[in-house]
Amino acid sequence: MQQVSDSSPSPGYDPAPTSSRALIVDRIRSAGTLSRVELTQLTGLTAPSITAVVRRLIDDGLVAEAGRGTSASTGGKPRTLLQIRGAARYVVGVHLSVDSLTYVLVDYAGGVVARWRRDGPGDESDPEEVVQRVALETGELIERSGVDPALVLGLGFVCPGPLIRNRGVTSAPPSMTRWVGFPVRSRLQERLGLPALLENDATAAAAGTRLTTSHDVSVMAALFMSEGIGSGLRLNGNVYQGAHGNAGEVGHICVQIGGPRCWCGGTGCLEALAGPAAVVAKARAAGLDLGSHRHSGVAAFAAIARLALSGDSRAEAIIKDSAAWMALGAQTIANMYDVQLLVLTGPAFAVAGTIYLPILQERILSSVFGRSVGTEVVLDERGHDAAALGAALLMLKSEHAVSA
Amino acid sequence: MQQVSDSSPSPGYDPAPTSSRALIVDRIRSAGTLSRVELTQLTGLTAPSITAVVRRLIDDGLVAEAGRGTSASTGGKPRTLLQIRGAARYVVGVHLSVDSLTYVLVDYAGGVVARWRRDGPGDESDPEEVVQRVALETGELIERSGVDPALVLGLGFVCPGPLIRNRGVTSAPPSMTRWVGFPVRSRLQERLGLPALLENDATAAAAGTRLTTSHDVSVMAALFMSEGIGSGLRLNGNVYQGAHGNAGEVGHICVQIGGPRCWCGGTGCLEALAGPAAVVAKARAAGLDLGSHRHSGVAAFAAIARLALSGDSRAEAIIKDSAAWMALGAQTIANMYDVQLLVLTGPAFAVAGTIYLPILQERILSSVFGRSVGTEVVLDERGHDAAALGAALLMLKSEHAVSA
DNA sequence: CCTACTATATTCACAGATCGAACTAACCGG
DNA sequence: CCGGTTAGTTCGATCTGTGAATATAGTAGG
Repeated sequence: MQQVSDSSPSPGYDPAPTSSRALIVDRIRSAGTLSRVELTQLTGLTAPSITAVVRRLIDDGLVAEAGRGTSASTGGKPRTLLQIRGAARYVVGVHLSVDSLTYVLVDYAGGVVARWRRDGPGDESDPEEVVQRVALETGELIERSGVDPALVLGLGFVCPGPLIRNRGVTSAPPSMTRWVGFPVRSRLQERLGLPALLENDATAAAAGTRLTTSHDVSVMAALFMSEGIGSGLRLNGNVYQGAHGNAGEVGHICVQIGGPRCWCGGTGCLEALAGPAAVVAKARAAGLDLGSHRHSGVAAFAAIARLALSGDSRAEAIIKDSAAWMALGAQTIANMYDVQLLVLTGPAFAVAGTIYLPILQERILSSVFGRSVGTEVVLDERGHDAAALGAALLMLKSEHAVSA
Repeated sequence: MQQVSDSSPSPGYDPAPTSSRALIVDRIRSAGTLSRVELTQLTGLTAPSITAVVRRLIDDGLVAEAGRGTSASTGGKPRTLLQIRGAARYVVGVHLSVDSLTYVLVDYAGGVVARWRRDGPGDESDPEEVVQRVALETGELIERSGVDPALVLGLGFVCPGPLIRNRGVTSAPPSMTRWVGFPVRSRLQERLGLPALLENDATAAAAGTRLTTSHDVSVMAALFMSEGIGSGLRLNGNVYQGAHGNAGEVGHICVQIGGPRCWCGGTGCLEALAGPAAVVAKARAAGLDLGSHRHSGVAAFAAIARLALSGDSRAEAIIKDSAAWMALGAQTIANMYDVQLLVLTGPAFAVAGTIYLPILQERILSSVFGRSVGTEVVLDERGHDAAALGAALLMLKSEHAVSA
């Protein structure tokens, strides 16, 4: 294989498929099912090449033919559809937050085989313990699913940023201080004996929406809300990561000069004004009854959202205030990234998304730049698992040497 | 040549070198002078390949050997340096603004052969007339420089966004209303009989800093201030353009809820608060003497900056107020793009840059994200020509078929 | 049922890029 | 002058992809 462009892996991106083999697998995966003719169009390769590559993929058991094509018969040979053989390989995606630890087992076709949510390690977690736990639980997950461990390609691990890619978490959220400088990726690899990949939650979530949305949206972003607020940019199926893996930190742009102090040291950060923690604090101050959700930011936030949805006007006002600030963040994303599509995702949007969506849509549409080009804003129904799923998909994509 | 990755040109980017030939030319150009060994490292190709490609480049007269390498002798054959033969090809870059029309003639090595600034077409300019004028003046520029017109590869044209790439200006600044929907690119091509390329000023300026800064800064952004405010993101020498060519519109992010109305329809836009027009308006309101600069935004702005630099405290306060807002924009760029380097460029920074620089630096450094990863902020001394230069360089890069 | 017709997929011979290994070239220091 | 060291080239092999022609599998019509 020739490597025309990236010998030194191009910084700023997750690996774009470089071999035709990987490219074809990638395209079939995101389309679900595809004929050879369509592949010629999508890849730019000629029919003979497609034939050759696909044959080897079939021989290797990675791809299978899946019946005849449907399309309206115009009087020719119908296309034979190709699909990824899901059972050929597997990857695991893990999303760590203070609240929860989410696992997904994803097959080679990108389908979710198993998902599993456990309580998070909580405040002040010891990274070494968490690594051990993740290794154990990953093993359990694989075993329970009855998947051959030899077929598991690797693990994608995702946590709140900021981080230094491929090295370790650098400056984690307030309650994860012990993670500063910890080399998660290599520790996980050692424990698991598997390739591992480290990504920040928002960026991974952007990758996670990949199979959700149609593939012809080539420039899109995810606005991610969990304990913190972040965003990710996806281009042609590749995720933009920035120089240090911290691109898309909308949570810490300043939206109010002289605004409240944020844990990051700044003032007037979007996260400090509109993040779940801020919403929960305001709700507490307003004396709202949050039930048993004392500690957990996202769970308490969800409780407030449920109150708002059930007609509590104080809860609604608080959430809508947050949404107004978030709308600024969304507008900033639209202006800076110039995307065709913005997806709201992450655990915090799982319940509250329907309140935020129209407010964000309205703001995006009311700016000239949004209006003239028609940026679409949608809600991801898989907000809870988006980050873990994205971690898994990134791992899938990073598997270049699809050796038999 | 195989096209592994981009058959359908990948949206969101200017063409990354796909052929080894283009890649090698590109690398030599940005390094100035390079040996074959260094090329093997930079491109990932093997020595034999480099030898072969370089031989053809030399045969075609595009590259020449340039003496022996300098490096401390460790007892081996010294490297033979390669450089681009500047005289092999040329490109023209044009930057249109209301105030001024800037031309640069750039040789194949990326060196500026001639630069030329004329008065801009002014308010309410007729695009058809401007195209005609640009075609004429481009011809004049080439003729005066004594360059063989047959060696001119094309013209890069740059104007304030927003625009629809490769089609026409869409929603130009207030005084360019007649440009809405005008197909500049194709009209220029027709008039000139040369390939043309359309880009927005800030994005081009990001490309224009390419030879200015060292090449190992692979993720950088430009904050561009002319009549408006914009920014551009550069990755590995490629410029990010967004889905519609309007990425980096920092000028129209909202930095003050309920702030002043902007021509774009929004409120509290950075440009409305801190742009040259706003600064000029404030200075007028304060009764500052702007000399003869009545109409021209950037020229009047420069006059205010000069007052500030010469100790006028009112002027200084006004500029520093603008700088405080701009710092928010800079911080947003740093957070969203996660760059290693931020360059301040554009005509408006040509005089005022030294006032803005420390204020922006301070804000970037005071945010954790900036501090922990060390985003550098510098001033481009070629602010005036950056956009035109960038236009030319983008055109140079887009020349793929380096046919003899 | 047989024959056009159409679109899909494959075969085969060939072009081109790149690679690995071995080799030549240039310079140093003793 | 001779080994040591690094730079660059030659050569045959490999691998990827191409173009032209061919085989395959359906529909539509007589």
